[in-house]
Amino acid sequence: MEIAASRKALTHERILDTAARAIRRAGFQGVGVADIMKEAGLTHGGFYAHFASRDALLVEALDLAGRQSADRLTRGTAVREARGASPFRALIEGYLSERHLSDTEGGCAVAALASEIPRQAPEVRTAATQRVRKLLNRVNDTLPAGTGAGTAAAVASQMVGALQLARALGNNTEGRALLAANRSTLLAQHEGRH
Amino acid sequence: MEIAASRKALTHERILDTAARAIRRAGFQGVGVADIMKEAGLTHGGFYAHFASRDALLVEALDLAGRQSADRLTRGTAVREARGASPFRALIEGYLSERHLSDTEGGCAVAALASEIPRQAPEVRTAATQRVRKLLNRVNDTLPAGTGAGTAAAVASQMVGALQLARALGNNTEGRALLAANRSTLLAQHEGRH
DNA sequence: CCAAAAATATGACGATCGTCATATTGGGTC
DNA sequence: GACCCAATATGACGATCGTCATATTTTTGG
Repeated sequence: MEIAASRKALTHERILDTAARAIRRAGFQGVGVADIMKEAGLTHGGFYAHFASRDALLVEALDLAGRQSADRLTRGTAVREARGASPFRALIEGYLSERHLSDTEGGCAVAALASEIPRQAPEVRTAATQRVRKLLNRVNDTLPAGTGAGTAAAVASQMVGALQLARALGNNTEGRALLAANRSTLLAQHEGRH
Repeated sequence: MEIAASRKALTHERILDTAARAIRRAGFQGVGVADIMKEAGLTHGGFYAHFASRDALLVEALDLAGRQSADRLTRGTAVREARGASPFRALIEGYLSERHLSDTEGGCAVAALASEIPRQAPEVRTAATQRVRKLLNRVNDTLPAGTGAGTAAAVASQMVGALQLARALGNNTEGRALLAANRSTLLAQHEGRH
C-alpha cells in the first residue's frame, strides 16, 4: 500500500499504460521501445531505468492490458445486467459488441494478440497463457453451475475467434454481420438454461 | 498453360513455398526477406528479380499457404468421410486435431495469422480477407442445406479461436483439453441434423 | 538558495531491416 | 568450345532495432 507514488513510479505507470494500448494496436512485434517512449512523452534512452528489457515491458504491459480490458468488460456487463440481461447474455453482448470490434487497443488482449502468443519469449508466453486462463475462468463464471466442463472453453474460443475474424473482415457490413451471427448463435444455444 | 517451367519460375515457386511456411511459423512481421531467401538456399540480393516488394511476396505467400492448408484439410476429411464420418464431423475432427495443433507452419493460415491481419498493408489485408471468406465458404459447404445462414460464421469462428487458444496454452494437456472440448461441443451441437 | 540525489535526455554501439546497383556465375545455342 | 543472356551473388545504402554509457536536467533535503 503505497502512501505517495513517487515520480518514477508515475512515469513507470505511464509507460506501461502506453505500452498496454500499443501492443494491442500494433502487436508484440509491431511496437518498439522508442515508439512507446515517444508516445509516453519521453525519450528512448531512459527506458532501461524503468524496465530490464523490452520483454520485461511486454510482460507487464500484457498484464495491465488484461486487467484494463477485464475491467472495461465488467463495467459493460454490469450495465446490461442492471437492465435485466442474464450474466451470460451480458458477457456475450459486451464482448461481441461493435464497440469492442472497433476498439482493438482498449479491448481484449487475447483477441488482439492470440496468433502471436506462441512465438514470444518464454516469459511473455507465460504471461499470455495466464491471460487466456483468466478469460476461460471469466466465461465459466457466467455459466450456470450445471454446465459441462468444456462449455467455457468452447464459448471462449468462439468469442475470441469471432472478434478476430470480424476484425479481419473489417469494421463494415461483412465484419459486423459475422459478429452478429456469433452473438445470436451463442445466445440461442445457451438460452433458457439459467 | 505453361509447357515447361523455366529455371526462374522454379526458383520463384521455391521462394514462395518457403515463405508460405515461414509466415505461418513466424508471423508476417517475424520473417524477413533475407531469412526466406537463405531458407530457400539463395542470397538476399536476388529477391527483387522475383518480387516487386516484400509485401508482394506476402500476398502471394498467403494465397499459397491458404491453398496448401485447404488441400491438406481436404485430404484429411476425405479419409474420415471414407471411414463413415459425416462431412461436418470430418471437418471438425480434421481442423481441431492434435496434428493441426502442432503443425502451425503447415496448417490453416487464418488461424496462424488472424490477429496480425488488421495491421497489414492494404494489399496483404485484401488477400487475407479472401482467405477468411474461403474458410467461411468451406465450413458452409459441410453444413446441411437447411442450416441458418449465420451458422457457418459461428462454427468457423469457434474453429479458429479454438486452435489459437490451444496453441497459446501450448501443445500439452491443457491445450489439448481445450481442443477436445471444442470438438465435442461442436459435434454435439450439430449432431443428428444431417 | 545550494548541494546531493534522483530522473530523464543525448548520443552512440552493433545488428538487422528492405531495397537496389553492380558483379559474377552458369546453362543453352551456334 | 566460345558466346550470350538469363539468373543469382556480392556488397552497400539509409533506416530502425534493442541496449547502454554518459551528460543534463529536475526534484528533494539541508
